[in-house]
Amino acid sequence: MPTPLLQGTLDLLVLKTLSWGPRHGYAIARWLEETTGDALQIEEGSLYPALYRMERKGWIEADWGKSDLGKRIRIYSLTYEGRAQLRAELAQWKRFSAAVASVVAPA
Amino acid sequence: MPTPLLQGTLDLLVLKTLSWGPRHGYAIARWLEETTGDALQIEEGSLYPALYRMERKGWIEADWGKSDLGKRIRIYSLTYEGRAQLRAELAQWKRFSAAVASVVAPA
DNA sequence: CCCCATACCTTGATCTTCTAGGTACATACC
DNA sequence: GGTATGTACCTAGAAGATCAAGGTATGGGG
Repeated sequence: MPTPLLQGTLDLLVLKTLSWGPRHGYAIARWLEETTGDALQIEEGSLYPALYRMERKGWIEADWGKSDLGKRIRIYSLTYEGRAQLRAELAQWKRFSAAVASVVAPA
Repeated sequence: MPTPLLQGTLDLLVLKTLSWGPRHGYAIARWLEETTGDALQIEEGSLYPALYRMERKGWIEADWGKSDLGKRIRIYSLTYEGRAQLRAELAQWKRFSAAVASVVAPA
């Protein structure tokens, strides 16, 4: 059974991934799945629209390039605004997950 | 600035709230906001549809009653299926939040 | 030659949440 | 009597994101 991503979390995950350096879409998905031990499945139908969204908002920017295998790839990197956005979403996630934790596992 | 709820989390929060005993809708919202120190705002336009949804699915059931103030209230309680659902959503939340944590705060 | 993995893209459906209203009543206050 | 506030429930429509399910193209291995 696939676990659907929680709405709004994908942006945070992608921004954080790109904070380690530029990557192309497919690689972002693979890296996230690997890092989370396949706990998260990044659907391409969610990823690519998310990338366009974030590019439109100025959080990331893209360039065409070539992969090691000689395939054309679209390399995304974090902008200055993207780093600010990452900080904001990180703070928001901490706040939110702490709130949920306080409900599901009360002290 | 209101923090929008992450999709799918409201069900978990409501189920967990009801695991402490029956409550009516308005009280569920107040209790959640209080417990989380107002970090989460439970909009009525989200809450009531969620309650109907969960009732339709058989996770909760409702009875009409009267509040201390003499107002008609709809008291919700967890069903057997609701407890199973709570366990499932709890496990899923732990899995998911751990996955996000592994991305945003790598070891 | 065929298959698989890489790599990108798009459309439409689905589902939730939120916005922004609304009703009703009880209490408190002037 | 009139008004404001808090309780308590309800609803329609908009907005937004994710997902399912397709599609294209190419390079390497067998």
